[in-house]
Amino acid sequence: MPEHDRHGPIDPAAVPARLRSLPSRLIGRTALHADRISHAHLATAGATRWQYAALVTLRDGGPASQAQLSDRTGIHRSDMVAVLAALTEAGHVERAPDPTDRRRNVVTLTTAGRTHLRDLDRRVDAAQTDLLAPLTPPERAELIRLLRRLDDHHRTH
Amino acid sequence: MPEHDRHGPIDPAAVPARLRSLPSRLIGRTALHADRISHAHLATAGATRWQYAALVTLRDGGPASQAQLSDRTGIHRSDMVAVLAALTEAGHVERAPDPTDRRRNVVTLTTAGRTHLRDLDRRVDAAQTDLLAPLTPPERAELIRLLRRLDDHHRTH
DNA sequence: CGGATATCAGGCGCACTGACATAA
DNA sequence: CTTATGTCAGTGGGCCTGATATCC
Repeated sequence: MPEHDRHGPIDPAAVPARLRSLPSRLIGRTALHADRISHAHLATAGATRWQYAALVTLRDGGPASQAQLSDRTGIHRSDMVAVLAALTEAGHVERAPDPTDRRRNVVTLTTAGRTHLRDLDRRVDAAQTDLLAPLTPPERAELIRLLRRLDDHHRTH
Repeated sequence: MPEHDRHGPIDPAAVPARLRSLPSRLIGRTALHADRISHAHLATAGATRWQYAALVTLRDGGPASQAQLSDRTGIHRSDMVAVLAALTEAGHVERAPDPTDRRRNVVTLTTAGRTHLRDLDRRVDAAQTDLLAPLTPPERAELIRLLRRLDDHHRTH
């Protein structure tokens, strides 16, 4: 999909240099590409990025409450309910009230969910490969390192 | 502003390693930080990122039609009209029908707009400084280089 | 005619806010 | 009483589609 219908020929040189090298703009544009690629790979399996994040978190940390999942994934707790509703309906996750704290739901990964997640892992890996295609392996590692530094810094203000 | 209200203490280690190093996720999170910082710096001057992009493009390339501005900034044609309406009302830009092609508007930067833009330049620079604070100068250059490679590659599919 | 331009109405997904009932 | 949890309704900005009137 093109960004939108072009009128004349695409002329990247027409973009002002000030804009072309502006880090915040570059990061935003790259995020757009990354989102489109990730979405394309996951959508054909009927999954979303948020569903994937929740499933990985359950596999990694075991059963958890919705609030815990929210903290670990960064998905807002008011959005988590729809994510888990979809995963529950697909049978990839089970929601049961926590007997020790009746406010909470204990969310558990099902065996079907675990199998599904293995497929999603492959798709997400393929998306990263597409996204980082123009970079060499050391460049990919360096990019990840720099982005983690930025995220770690701004996550804690 | 925190991501959203936290329930327990923030525990970064609770985020699965698979998620923490996933490039597409890292880029998305960094873009979120970048957007927030840019918005914070521009909003106090009553400006938006799109307005800034349009103004810079006019300064750099001279008077242009809305379609040309759209191509050079990446802002969609249908969004450009509101951007230019705001800039026109603020007196930073003038819109006049093109005598040589009456479908077009010729958009021109006013002197007031040029002055305003110099203020925005400083604000945008400050935003980049905030955003890239945890990186050394060579690291910043490397990040920009890598992101431009990704954007150049995916811009042309 | 086909194609480009400016404009408007609206959709969609994401991140978020505010409110609420329930329970600790 | 205060706090945490799950849920729902709604907001706002970003990116996009579709349609229309106008003009080349």
